[in-house]
Amino acid sequence: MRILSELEGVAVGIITKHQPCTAYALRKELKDSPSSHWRGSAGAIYPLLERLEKEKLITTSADSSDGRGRRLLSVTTAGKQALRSWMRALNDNNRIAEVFDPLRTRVFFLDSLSRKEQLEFAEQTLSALESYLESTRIHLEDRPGNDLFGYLGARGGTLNAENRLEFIREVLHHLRKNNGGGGNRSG
Amino acid sequence: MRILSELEGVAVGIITKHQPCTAYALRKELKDSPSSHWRGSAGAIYPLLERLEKEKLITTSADSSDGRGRRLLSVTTAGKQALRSWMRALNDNNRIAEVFDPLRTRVFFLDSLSRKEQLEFAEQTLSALESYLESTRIHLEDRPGNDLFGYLGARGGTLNAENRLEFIREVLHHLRKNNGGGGNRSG
DNA sequence: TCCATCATGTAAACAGTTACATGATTGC
DNA sequence: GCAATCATGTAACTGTTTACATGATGGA
Repeated sequence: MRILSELEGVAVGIITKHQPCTAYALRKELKDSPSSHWRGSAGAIYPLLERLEKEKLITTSADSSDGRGRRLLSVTTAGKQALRSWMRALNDNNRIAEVFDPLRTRVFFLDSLSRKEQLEFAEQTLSALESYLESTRIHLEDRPGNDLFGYLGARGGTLNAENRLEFIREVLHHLRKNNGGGGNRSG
Repeated sequence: MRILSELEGVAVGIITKHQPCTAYALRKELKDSPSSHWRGSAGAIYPLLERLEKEKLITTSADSSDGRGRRLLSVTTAGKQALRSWMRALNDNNRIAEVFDPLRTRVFFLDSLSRKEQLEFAEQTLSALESYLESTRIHLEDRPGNDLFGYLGARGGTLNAENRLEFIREVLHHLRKNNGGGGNRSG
């Protein structure tokens, strides 16, 4: 059995938690997640679910009581197995380094901004991160108390936001310290 | 002018730092980055560079002294401008939340593993993260001392690795505390 | 001379986005 | 009755990956 892609793994994981649930609910969870990367777009989710169903990792059953043609998703035993393989593939394939942070990426290229723009960039990012951190905290508090791993995952989001805030503060500190040098003067 | 995609922004940023440089050097920097998401694959980079050249954000000049048909890349004034717009788009478009971490993603679904597998997962991840952290530290030390933003970007990678290590330790702590409950017994 | 690295590129496949399209249900 | 949300899906496009393909250079 092939290893699931990231989005497929997440999808099977979410369905496992909420089954039986609709594709719409799955999309909503992806969209509403404070730190997300995926849009939960219909064009990604529906073909993905078709794929998973064809491979018998999920089953769908039509809900005849619903006029909207609602279909309820559940994970099969093979699907649970695939989820476990996907979990383990993180360490088996050394994918631990596959992180992505659009802020850190940009810090490498701060040189391309004028000094004034650098400070603006850092200050705006700082304030955006402060509200983002707050949203991860709200998300964390709004969870049901009995779901340890849901809590830990969300807790990871908050820890990460705190870490990035600390990082941008460090950047700002360096920018203010070097108050004469650096920076492109073309701004 | 359209806003550059993430990989395009990174590419223009790297070329700006090293110009004039070859596409190969750009690909190498992407491949060798300790925390990367992008493979620097030929099929991504060459079409991307064609695109940027067509839009006059970069120029290429053939190096006639090189038998391999080496082409040297440089960023134009319009390219520098595009890089600045891309930098600012982080805050203008509220993309600060677009982070991705395959470890955190999986923690949400630890429930799908048996208790033994959960511990294995966390312990293996912990040790993988320890060596990853070490590699980010080496990367940080190996930088030229005069490049502040290169230093800060790499420093962000180390901070992030430390943060994730702290996170997995917290997860492990919870797993060990709850030593009877939780976990799928089907392992 | 051989091998690792430098150097460029193409083709097929796959994944994900935006935009479009339709219709039912629920609460005000 | 109207609007927000629930619910499913398709089409065109874009970007990225893997695999393939070729050849030059430099050092042991």
